[in-house]
Amino acid sequence: MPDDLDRRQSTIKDVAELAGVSLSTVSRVVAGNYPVARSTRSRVQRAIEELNYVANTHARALGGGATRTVGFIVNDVRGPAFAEAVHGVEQEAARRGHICLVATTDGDPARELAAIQLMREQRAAAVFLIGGAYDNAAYRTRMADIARSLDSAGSRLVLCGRPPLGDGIPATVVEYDNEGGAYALTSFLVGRGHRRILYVGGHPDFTTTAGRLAGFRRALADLGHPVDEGLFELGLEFTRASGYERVSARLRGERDFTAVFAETDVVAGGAMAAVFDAGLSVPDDVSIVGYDDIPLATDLRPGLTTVRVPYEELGRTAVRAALDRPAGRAEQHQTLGTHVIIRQSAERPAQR
Amino acid sequence: MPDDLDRRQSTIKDVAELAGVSLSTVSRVVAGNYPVARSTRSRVQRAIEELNYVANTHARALGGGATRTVGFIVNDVRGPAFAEAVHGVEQEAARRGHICLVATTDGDPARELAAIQLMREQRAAAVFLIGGAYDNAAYRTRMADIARSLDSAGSRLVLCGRPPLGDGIPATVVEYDNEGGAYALTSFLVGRGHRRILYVGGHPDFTTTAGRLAGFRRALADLGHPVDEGLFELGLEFTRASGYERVSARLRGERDFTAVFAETDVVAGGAMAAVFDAGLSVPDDVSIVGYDDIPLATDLRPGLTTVRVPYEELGRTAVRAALDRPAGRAEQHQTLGTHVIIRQSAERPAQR
DNA sequence: CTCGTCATAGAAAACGTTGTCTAAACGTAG
DNA sequence: CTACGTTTAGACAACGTTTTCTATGACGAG
Repeated sequence: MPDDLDRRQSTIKDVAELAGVSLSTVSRVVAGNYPVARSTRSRVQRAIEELNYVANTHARALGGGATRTVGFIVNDVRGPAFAEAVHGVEQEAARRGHICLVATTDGDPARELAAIQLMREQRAAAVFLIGGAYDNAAYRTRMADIARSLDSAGSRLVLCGRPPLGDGIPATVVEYDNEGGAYALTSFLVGRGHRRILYVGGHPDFTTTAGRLAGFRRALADLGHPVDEGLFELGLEFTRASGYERVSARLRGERDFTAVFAETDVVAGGAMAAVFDAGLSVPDDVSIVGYDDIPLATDLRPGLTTVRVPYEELGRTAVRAALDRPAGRAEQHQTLGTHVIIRQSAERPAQR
Repeated sequence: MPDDLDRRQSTIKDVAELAGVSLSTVSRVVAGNYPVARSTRSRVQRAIEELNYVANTHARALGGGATRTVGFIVNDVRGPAFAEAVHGVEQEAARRGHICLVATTDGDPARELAAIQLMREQRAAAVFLIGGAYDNAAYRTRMADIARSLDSAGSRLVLCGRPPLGDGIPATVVEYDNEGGAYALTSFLVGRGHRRILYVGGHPDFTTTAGRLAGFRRALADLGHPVDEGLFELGLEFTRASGYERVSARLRGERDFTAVFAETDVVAGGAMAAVFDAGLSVPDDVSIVGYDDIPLATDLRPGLTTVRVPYEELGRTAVRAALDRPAGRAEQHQTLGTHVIIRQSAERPAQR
């Protein structure tokens, strides 16, 4: 007689004994992939019910091979944009009967590596890296190694919202058009009559910053306006506080710009507060635009003109691409479109 | 010679063969819990490096029993408040070398059940349910069953931000003081001179709503003010749009309130927009307060007076309580404090 | 009546680890 | 020189499934 007090899940063996059948039969009832007599089946089902049996994934994974688990790795789950992407991944994975492992890194490459290791141990079917990265030689070789490791284990590296690694690296890449969005948004500002635009963003090595910055510069160049290298505030963390500080500092001197291009909506929120606290008006004195179109953009007053990024779609697409990928192809790459959302935070500059 | 093209992770056996030692020795080098001669160890380590070996968690879990995995289940990862809690859980779990499984339910009890089943299959060391729930008899028996199932399998049900299930149910509960926060916030409004306060919130069966509503009512009662049953807008989804609609509708009639108690900051954001769009001012014409103190509360103008809820701490505390719990205790329960954060959205009502 | 053919059920071998038990060297104390 | 630790390493049985492969009745056709 088994001791009810000892802590363990009941196993297929317990079920088999209670139902008076063999292990195989129970397994077949659970899987439903083999004929089992009606009476036997119901007897087994009763036993399963009674013992509250659930199969042990680990035992299953050991035999079978294919694991219905995917992992995703993100800097910080609290970022509203990342949260959307995570949601997309989770939804689409769940639809395919996969369960998700999460890990956060706070942007630390060492923790990212450790997280990938953990997911390799878990034999995840795919590993999603969500969000930008600091791009340099070390990063590229590291990622290439990871991509090959995962590939040779039958898994898959998926880059979500960051650029591809190069030819021959077995990875799935789904990014969105950072440069195009920034180009369109900058063109919008120029069209409204702005010539001196303060760009407030991250470190130029960060892939997201690199893309948005490139679009900004290209738009000014195409439209025949010089770029004033003094009008860049770079190297920020993407926080409200950073945006507030940098813009406040700029406003304490002579105000030599009519618009602020904030690299994310969160930063734009800080920038807007800085303009207000300097006793100025948005958009009459200073126009402000952001990027990402998170819910905050709607709640700010005036509403924030920004670039819509389909983060949830990004997550969904990445899962589809990675899990339904045809056997042959090593590299995969697609880019999702972005577009400007016009609200009230950017208008024509007041005449001086 | 192994075929480099077939997709599989190398195993401990491959490493053992390459290093010319037994399986046991490799296992010991990896675990580091048993003496291995220096020369042997380095030979094994080289082989591990060479083959890019990582242990198979599933095989490990099968033997050992204890899994370093926890699961958490949440309505929606995109909610800023939930995201904080998730972050707390993830951080604290990672510190203990645990990895997290996520599932989202969109508030559907059936999906919640399915998610718990999956986590039971994964032999998660604990399962965290984050956020409120619709409380009724079915819910309680369901939860009690789940709690006992998990407990008897050596796992643990953890309720995070919802009330305890009752005596004798083996579960860990970490909640925060919904009622106290609402009491304090209501008292604040009354102290500022408000007598007619519109309460805008969820369904009264939802545990979060129940708590906040109770605090609201108790404060009015204690301060000797009658509760006008006409001043409740209940049954909302917790979205900006719901808040906007309900408050807009109220403002189209005679304005018979001087303040709005919004049950969450997100709803408060919608309420504030509704007041503005009606051509009125916050706080001069209508004061508004929220609940949760998410980042949005800072970004709104005027800044939102609200109740600070320590969501991240909630997550951390829950992990600590669940994972470090002493062997004996079946029930655990603690409540975290909340406090009012005063910003600019609630002031004295204008004299009529 | 006998011989396939079904339908159903059991036996047993994987799967990749860990841990326990055993064994072989090699020193060293008596 | 023997006896006995010590150190190090191997063999092997779990762990809980799935998946062949094999076995047993029952039943219909010849």
